[in-house]
Amino acid sequence: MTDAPRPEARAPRGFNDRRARDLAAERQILAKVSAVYERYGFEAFDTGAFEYADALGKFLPDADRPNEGVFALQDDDEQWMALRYDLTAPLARFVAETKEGLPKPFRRYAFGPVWRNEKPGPGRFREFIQCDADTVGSARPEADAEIIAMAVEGLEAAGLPAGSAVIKINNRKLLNGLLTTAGVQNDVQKLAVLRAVDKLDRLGPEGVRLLLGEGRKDESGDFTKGAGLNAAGAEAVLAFVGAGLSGRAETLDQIANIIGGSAEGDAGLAELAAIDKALTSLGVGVERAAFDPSIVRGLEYYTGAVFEAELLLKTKDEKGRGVRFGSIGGGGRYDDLVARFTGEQVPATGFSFGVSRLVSALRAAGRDLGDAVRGPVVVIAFTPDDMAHYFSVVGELRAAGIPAEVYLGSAGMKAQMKYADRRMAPAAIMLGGDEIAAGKVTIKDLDLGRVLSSGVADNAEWREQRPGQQTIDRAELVAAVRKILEAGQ
RNA sequence: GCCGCCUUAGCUCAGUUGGUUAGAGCGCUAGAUUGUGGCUCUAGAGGUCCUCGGUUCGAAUCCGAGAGGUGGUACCA
Repeated sequence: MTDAPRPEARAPRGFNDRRARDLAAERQILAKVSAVYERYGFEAFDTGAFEYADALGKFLPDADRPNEGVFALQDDDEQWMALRYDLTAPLARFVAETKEGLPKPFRRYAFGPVWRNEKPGPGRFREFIQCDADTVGSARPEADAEIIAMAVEGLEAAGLPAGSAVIKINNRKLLNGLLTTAGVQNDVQKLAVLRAVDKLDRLGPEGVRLLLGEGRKDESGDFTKGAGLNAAGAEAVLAFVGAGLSGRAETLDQIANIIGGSAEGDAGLAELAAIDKALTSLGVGVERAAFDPSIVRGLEYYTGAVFEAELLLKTKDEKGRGVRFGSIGGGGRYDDLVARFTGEQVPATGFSFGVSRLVSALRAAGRDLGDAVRGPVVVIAFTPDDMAHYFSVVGELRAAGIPAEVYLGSAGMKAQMKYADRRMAPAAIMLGGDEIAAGKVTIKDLDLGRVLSSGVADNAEWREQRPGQQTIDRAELVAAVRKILEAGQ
């Protein structure tokens, strides 16, 4: 032994270990969503985990803070590389790189881990699985509509029942038109107004009014400086974000009354009208996709339509209080992203959601998702001398498509039964000297035993009964195990 | 990033006006039961009392700094 300090066994913060239960849920969601996306004509396309840092966009590592926002390292040619923080930026790089050879519009979907180097919190990690779909090379509003329709259907396929989530849609051009109407002068004020609007669902109209004007002090005493709009401007903004409780066409009419006339606003209205029409013909009603003028999303990024998937299911925390889960995904039109590389504008639109976030949303809503991960049938190992017999049993079961294993630890039989129980094995198989000599095998139905044992208080009786246990001819093994598995369905 | 609160066993937590050997429940390991998962009983393992520094005869306890967690706020491509 040396005096070297022992390493502390812990995962870096913000990184998760995921066991079978979570992985099963994730895979199930991804399989279902992929099937929907492929049905819409989207092809699978993935990129590597690393990109050159300058390709990722605004968070460029510099010499002082190379890891701001992203995980970055220097390649042996001194170039900065960074782990991707989403799936969209790498796609833009790929499209710019291969634009000659790509059939356009290019429709693709992808899922995989992304990494963000920032402070983790509850439900917020530094590595998480994202699922993303994009159409690159179409400026048509119908491309947005199709992404929205697909998102709706994908989330439903993933396990969100109809009516439990809604896609809320807005258009950045409307917001820009609104800013003109409200008399916003510069970019600083513009950002402040958009941030204020974004908080409508949390702070309510009064909170937003304060943020639009002088500013607002929150419960912790922290003061957030306001946008400094005059009263008329603030009213216009509030009237705008207050629209959108009715049907899609009605919402557009209301908005037109407030901001109609500005060129950009009118363009946004026309796009939303086209999206409405396409959604209707795709069979997506207002209960699944609605216009909501208060949706903002990322400020620097989106150029046209923006969408956000909001969970409507009532969820509760462990104390039984209602919790609003809020956004489970979002997206929009980003026409400038490829132009960063080529100088040539390539219109694009997409939607992405966090897979583990969706899993926890479904769980919070009381949906079972891979909750009962069954273990294999466990063959009890009595003595090393009979290993050959044990392995012939698992071989038979595996050949029949039944997950099975020989217990390979060193514990006694009692511990082996406990092991089988804890792994949620459907059955344990006992092949001791007696059975081998008689050409028999003993099968214990662990599920049945679980049920029967609740009615037995006395231990001697419990042992006597051997609940759920049967000894049969060796040749009937597979059939008997199958029967147990079917009963457990 | 900024502000508040918290940190004692694998988990949930108790404790001490600063005083020998730091506790409980659950969980874990094993025995009662030499071939049987539950129940019951019994025993055992498991702790740098977050870290470093200070005050003190003496610190898990008081003070300071840091780390981690958490709630709010900011940001969220």
